[in-house]
This record gives sequence, structure tokens and C-alpha cells, in this order.
Amino acid sequence: MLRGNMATVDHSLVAKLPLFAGFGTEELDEILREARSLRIAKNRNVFEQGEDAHSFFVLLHGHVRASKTTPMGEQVVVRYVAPGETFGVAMAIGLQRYPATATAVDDSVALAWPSATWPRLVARFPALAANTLQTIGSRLQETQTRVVEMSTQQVEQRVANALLRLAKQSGHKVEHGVEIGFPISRQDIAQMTGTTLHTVSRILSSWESRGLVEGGRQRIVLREPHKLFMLAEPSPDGSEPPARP
Amino acid sequence: MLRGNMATVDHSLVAKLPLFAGFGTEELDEILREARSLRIAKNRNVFEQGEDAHSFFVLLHGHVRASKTTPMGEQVVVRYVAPGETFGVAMAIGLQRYPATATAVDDSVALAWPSATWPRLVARFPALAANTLQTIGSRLQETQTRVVEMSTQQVEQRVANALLRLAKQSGHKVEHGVEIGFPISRQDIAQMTGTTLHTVSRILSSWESRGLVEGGRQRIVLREPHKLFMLAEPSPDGSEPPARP
DNA sequence: GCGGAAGTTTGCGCTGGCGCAACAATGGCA
DNA sequence: TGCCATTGTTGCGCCAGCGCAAACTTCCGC
Repeated sequence: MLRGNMATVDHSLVAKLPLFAGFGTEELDEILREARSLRIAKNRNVFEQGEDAHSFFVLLHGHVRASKTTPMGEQVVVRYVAPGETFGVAMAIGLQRYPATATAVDDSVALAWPSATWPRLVARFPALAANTLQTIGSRLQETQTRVVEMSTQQVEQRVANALLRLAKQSGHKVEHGVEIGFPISRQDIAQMTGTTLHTVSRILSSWESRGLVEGGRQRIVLREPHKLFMLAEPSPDGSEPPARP
Repeated sequence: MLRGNMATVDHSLVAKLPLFAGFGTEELDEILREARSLRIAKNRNVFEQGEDAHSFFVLLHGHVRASKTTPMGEQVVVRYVAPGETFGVAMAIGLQRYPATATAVDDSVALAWPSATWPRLVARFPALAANTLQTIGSRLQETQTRVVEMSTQQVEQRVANALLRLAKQSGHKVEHGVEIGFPISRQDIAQMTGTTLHTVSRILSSWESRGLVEGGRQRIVLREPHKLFMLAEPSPDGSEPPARP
């Protein structure tokens, strides 16, 4: 079954989504009635950069990578979407087209609303706009943090930060540490941190030899998150002179 | 006069702000009644990173720089605020504290609302949330563009892009080109592009010798915006192989 | 008009990380 | 089971841009 109606969706799960914070059962039903659910097979695109923003989504299962391609053909990973998060909300922020490509990195399931329903839903449930504002605000924060890191940190620190963030978002405990909950290549990490897969590979190799992480094909386990954290965090020990007195 | 009521503010100007798009005169009055206007002398902070987010602002005159300081004491310029733009909207996106420091780079005037009024205003005028959503969405776009640039471009291209953006936002025509409309140092540009003031200085010197720009103390005139644009734009001529086939 | 602070320019040497290249390991699929 | 495509590893040389340092210029306050 590729598409279904909402009767098949776990209601108690949907009710917990940030997007629907503060909504009652009836309101929820009214909103969900407009959505369809869809499966996305691993490595398929949900939508592509530049495409008309026909729908917005909430991810229910799986993981989705949002990436941008430059005119030169280089790719940059914008973020990974975890279950419960919204994506493709271009229309809500005033865009006619998707600014990035969304690719399932695992078999995934999402709810989809036609973008055209957004204005009506917002008019009827103003809290939707407020909730989305919080979400987009958080994303802005994260993106700015990334800019700061890229401006001030070395590659090794950036990679450490990226992995810690992924582990926090989508990590699950395994025998010897925390494993990133979806397939991710050296290339992907490079595209998240503004470096090359070669450099990422070297860094991970070095970490592996020190017992900090354990790697595999598209697979990373953090064995010593605390040590990684120390690597990531530039210690403000020696008092740096403020640049602008 | 440091603080005044709204009677002194040019009404036709305020009515054009994106934040108040679609508002009628009476609604506008009701909102403006809650604001106070304030002057900020050049080089004074409107608020500081980490400080309690007591107010949000709309800039009426002047220019404000938003910057973040890392634990190591390094500064990164997040953006420059031009007249008409909102800033310090931390509360609206769910933050208790300002995530950055706002500094007037010129004598400036702003409207200020206590953050506590935001929930009430939004409840009364849902369009406020929608408008703010658009604004924050645009900012997210810009910040992501910056991430992409920092990931894929050389320093020279990034500086060119930064200057072109500043010129578009706050440039005014002068005899021999377009001048950035506020004082900006090499250091500032370095902090916008993730490099050092030395490198920026070298680049600008090189450009100046080629007649592309004209520099001065805290002053930059773009004499050949089009040539700068060509420098900034990585030409996708030779077809680059797509990284992810 | 003078002195000092802030901003800018420029030379020099060094290095983090990139680009290239070759090879190895892994997993999917026939 | 064996082949092939994808992904990962590693050595080597190079260079864009950083860090340091010194000198110069402009502006501002006294």
C-alpha cells in the first residue's frame, strides 16, 4: 500500500509532534484528514531542489537527508530529518519552490499535506503558525551555530560536533557506545562539515585507532562521546583577549 | 529625547514594514501604542548575547550589527540590520535570552516592544506570526546560503558575495559606484566571511589595484559591481560531474 | 597642533587540509 | 558463489590562506 488515509496512523504518536503542540483530538482529526501518508524507499527523493513546492511533510519513520546542490554541482548537506520533524515547509516560509532536495536515507514513511492547504489550516488554527515559527527559529539557531563553527573551528572539531549532534538527534545505544541511527557515509559527513571525504576518512581512522569511534561501511559508533566532546569544545582556558574591546 | 511615544513616528513609513504587512491604520495604532522609540548612539549595544530577551525591535534609522562571540572569544558577524527590519525577536522563536549581541554601527533609532507583549499581540493579530514566519524563513535561507558558500567557495568569492549582498541591502549610489551605507572595517568583513582581516585587506588591495573597488577607513565603494559579481559566481561552464549519480 | 588609538597594508614563513592517485574492503545482485 | 559497484583508506605533494610582525595612515580628543 503506497498511500492510505489517516485511519492507519498511530494517533497517540501524531499528537506528540511539535507541530501539533496544544491541539485537541478533534482539531487533530480535522487536520489529519487532509493529509496522506506515503512511503519513500531508501535512496529515493521525496522532492528535488527547484521543484514546485506542492506539499509539506512530517516524517513518521525513517530518516531523510536535505541537501543543496551548487551551480558548480557540489552538494552540501543541510540537515538530517528525524521522525517527528517537519520538512519541505517551503510554502509556509514564502517559497514557491523547494530550496533543497530531500532524500530518504532509509525506508521511510511521512505524512504529506498539499501546500495549498497551509493557508487554510493556519487561518483556522493560528497555533500552527506559532508552532512552525518555533521550529523554524530553532533551525535558524542551528544553522547559525554551524556558520560560527565553520568560521572559527578546525575540521576535526567540526566533524566531532557534527557527529555528536547526529548522535543526540538520532543515536541509539549499542553494546559499545552510541550508534548513528541511519546509514551515513564519509562523503555525507564531509558535506555536512565543509571538507572532503578524504579528510573525514583520515580523521575517523585516527579516532578509531585511539578507540574514540568505531567505523564501518556507512556506519559510525561513538565509543567515547565524552572524549569526542572534549575534542569538539574549544576550551576557553587561556583567557583569549576580546577582539573588540 | 531618549524615549518618546508613537506620535513622533512617521506613520506612512511604519505601515510599510514587512512585519505589519496587511495591517490597517487602527490595528497599527493599537500595536504602536505599546512600543517605545529609542536612540542608540554609534558603537553602543542595543542588547548583549546571553542577556534576558526583554524586548524586540524594529530598526527605523541607522544600522545595527548582530554578532556572536564564541567561548574562545572569537566574534562572528551574523548579519547587518537595515532600517525597516526586525531584530532581537528571540522571544518570538522561543528563546529566553538573546543569542547574539546587537551593536549600532551608526547613530540609530528603533522601536521597541517588551517581549511580554508578543504573545498578546500574536493572539490578537495572527498575521503577526505569519509575517514573522516569512521573515525568519528568509533569514534561514540566507544563513543556509552562507553555509553553502563557506563549504564550497574560496575566500575571495565569499568576500565578493558578502560585499554584493551588503551593497544590495544598504548600498547607495555615489559618483563612481555603489557605497556601503555604513562604517564597516576589514575586520567586520573577515568576521562575516570566516577569514582574517589580513586576508580581506590583501583581497581588497588587489581589487583596488584592478579598479574594482575603492576603499578607505571603514568605507567601501564598489566601482565595478558586475565584475565583482563574475568573481563571486562560480561559473558552471565545464560540466562538473554530479557527486551523487 | 599634537599624541595616541584604531584601522590598514604588506612581507614572510609555515601548515592544515585539499587534490590526486592507487588500492582495499564491503555488500548487493545475478 | 563470484562479479562488480560502491565505499573507505592511505601516501604524497602542493598551495591558499593563516599567524606573526612591522610599518604606515587616518581620525579623534585634548
